[in-house]
Amino acid sequence: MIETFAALSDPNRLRIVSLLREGPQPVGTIAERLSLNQPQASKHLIVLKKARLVEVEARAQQRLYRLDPAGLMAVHEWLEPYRRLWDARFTQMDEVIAQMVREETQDRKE
Amino acid sequence: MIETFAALSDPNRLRIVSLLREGPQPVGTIAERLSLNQPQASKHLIVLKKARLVEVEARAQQRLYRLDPAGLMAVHEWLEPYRRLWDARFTQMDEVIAQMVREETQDRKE
DNA sequence: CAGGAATATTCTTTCATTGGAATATACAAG
DNA sequence: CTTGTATATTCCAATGAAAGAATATTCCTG
Repeated sequence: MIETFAALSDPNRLRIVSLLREGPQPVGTIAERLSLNQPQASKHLIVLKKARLVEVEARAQQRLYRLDPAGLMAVHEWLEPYRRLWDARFTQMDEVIAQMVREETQDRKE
Repeated sequence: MIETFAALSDPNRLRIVSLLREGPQPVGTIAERLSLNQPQASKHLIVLKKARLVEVEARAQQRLYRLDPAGLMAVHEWLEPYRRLWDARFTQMDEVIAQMVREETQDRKE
């Protein structure tokens, strides 16, 4: 998880991830569109790959990078226990549970 | 966004955020429970506060830190454009759209 | 198998981050 | 207004990440 967040905490890597929403791209295109030197692009992509945020497909001497759901899903799942902090659905659920507790308490008195 | 991910890319800060799921805690307790020196705990908490991942309430000489929904919600929203990569609901929606496109094409032929 | 194209790796320098130790600040109690 | 408690701040050393330049690797083409 730390590796994932670390990968996402660099401006250029965040731009790469965002760019790849358009679809798979070779390293050269990524470098060009983001005004990066080719070695920097390669290095950033490798960091993203280790974090499972991108995956790569070899096409001849090209490397086609695309988004990898695994890393992004990991972020989603990490967020899960915190979702109740802002998600209205959990507030409703909490109320339902509170009501059940009240009813349970009521049962005991009877 | 980068500040948020950077804040979450440190092991001890991640442990602090996780610990605060139990509820608000003063700095001393956080430091003790995570075996951190008090200054380190303070420093990490300040980083988390700048990223709006925690908020603080002063109670006498104590500082009560709690989770701040803002930073976590920011992560949730950043994730939004990527959700279709793994969320089955988007797959269904994509199918519905594909069907609509097919029907539209059909209309043109008639 | 020589040449060229696309990408990866290595090396170096620079800059930011982390932890530890010491110290400073804020506040409550007496 | 002094003391004790809780937290923040500063300084320093060590570690790690990022960019740039140069070079190496891989693979297609002829």
